[in-house]
Amino acid sequence: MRLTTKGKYAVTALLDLSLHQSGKEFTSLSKIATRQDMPISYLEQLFRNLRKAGIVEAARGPTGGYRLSRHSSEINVSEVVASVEGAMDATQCGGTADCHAGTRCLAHDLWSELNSQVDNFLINKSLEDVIANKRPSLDRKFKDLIVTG
Amino acid sequence: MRLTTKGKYAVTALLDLSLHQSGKEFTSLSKIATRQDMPISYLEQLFRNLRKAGIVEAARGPTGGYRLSRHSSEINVSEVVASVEGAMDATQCGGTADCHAGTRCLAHDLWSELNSQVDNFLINKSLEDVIANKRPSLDRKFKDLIVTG
DNA sequence: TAAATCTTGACAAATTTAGTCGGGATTATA
DNA sequence: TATAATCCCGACTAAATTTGTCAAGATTTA
Repeated sequence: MRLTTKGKYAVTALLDLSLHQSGKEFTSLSKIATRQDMPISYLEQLFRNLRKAGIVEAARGPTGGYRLSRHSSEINVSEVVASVEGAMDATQCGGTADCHAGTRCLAHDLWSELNSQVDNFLINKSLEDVIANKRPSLDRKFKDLIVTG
Repeated sequence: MRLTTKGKYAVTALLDLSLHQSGKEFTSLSKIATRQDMPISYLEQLFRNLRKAGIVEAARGPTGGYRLSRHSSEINVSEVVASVEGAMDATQCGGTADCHAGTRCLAHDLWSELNSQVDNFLINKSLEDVIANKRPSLDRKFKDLIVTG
C-alpha cells in the first residue's frame, strides 16, 4: 500500500485547478506549480496520466492549459490517486491470494479488508467534498461498490 | 502512507507465533522463518522492534525464542505495524499542518481523515480477530479512540 | 563445553520515488 | 508569418527507502 507525494501532488493540483476554474477556461501548469509550490516538470508527468484517465482535458498554445473533464463532484479521490500511482493495494499478491507458497497467507484477508476500507473512503470522496470539507456524498457512479458497516 | 513487507512480515510472523503458541513456550525465529518463508535475519531485525514495543518477549539459549507478551486479543494490528515501520501517516507534514508554505495544504484534512479511517480499522483489529477472521471486537484499551460513523 | 538461540550495529543490494532534461507539436496573438 | 506560451513525450538521473545480509557477541540449556 503506497500513497506518495505523487498521488498527493495530483490531488492537490486538481483541487487548485478546481478552485481557480470559473467557467471553461484552462489553467496552465506553471500557475499551479507556482501557487502550490510544485516542480512543473513533475506536474507535467502527472497530468499526462490524469489526461489519459479522462480526469482532465488539455489545450495547447497560449491561453492553453488544463481543466477538469467533469464537475468536481463527479471526480473522486480514488481515481485520481490510482491514475498516477496505480491501484493502492495493500495485499502482497495483488489480490490473487497466492501470497504464501501459492496459497493465501495468514494475513491476506486482513489486507484485503483494509483495501476495501481505504477504497471505500476515497471513492466516496469527491474533489468537491474535499473543497467543501464536508462528509462524503454518494457518487452515483460508484454506489454499487459501497460497503457499509 | 506506507505499508510495506516490513509491516506485513511482522503481522504474519505474529499470527504464526500466535497459532503455534500453546501455553507459555517460546518459538524460535528459525521455525517461523521456515514456516512463513521469510528471511531469518530480516525477522531478527523486526523482532527487535516488536520486543522494544512490548509486543513480544524473548528467551535465549536452546528452547529459547519469542512469545507474545499479551494475549492475541490484546494486541492490535496498528501497534504491530507502527512498531516496525513507524506511524502510518498519510499527511505530508506529519500532522503539523504546515504542509504548504507553513500553512495547511488544500488536501491536509483529507489525508488526516484517511489516517483516522485506517488507524481506526487497524486499532480495532486484534491478532485474534484476524485469526478468527471475524469482525473487529472492541479492544478495551483503545475503546476511547474509536470514531464511529 | 557445545550448540542453539537471541542481540546488536553496520553494511550492501535492490527497488522505488522524485524529479530533470531535451526536444517536439500545437496554437493564440501580434 | 514569427514568436512565445503552452502541452506532449520518452528517457534519463539522483535520492531515498526498502529489503535484506553479515559478523561478532551474549545467554542459556543440556
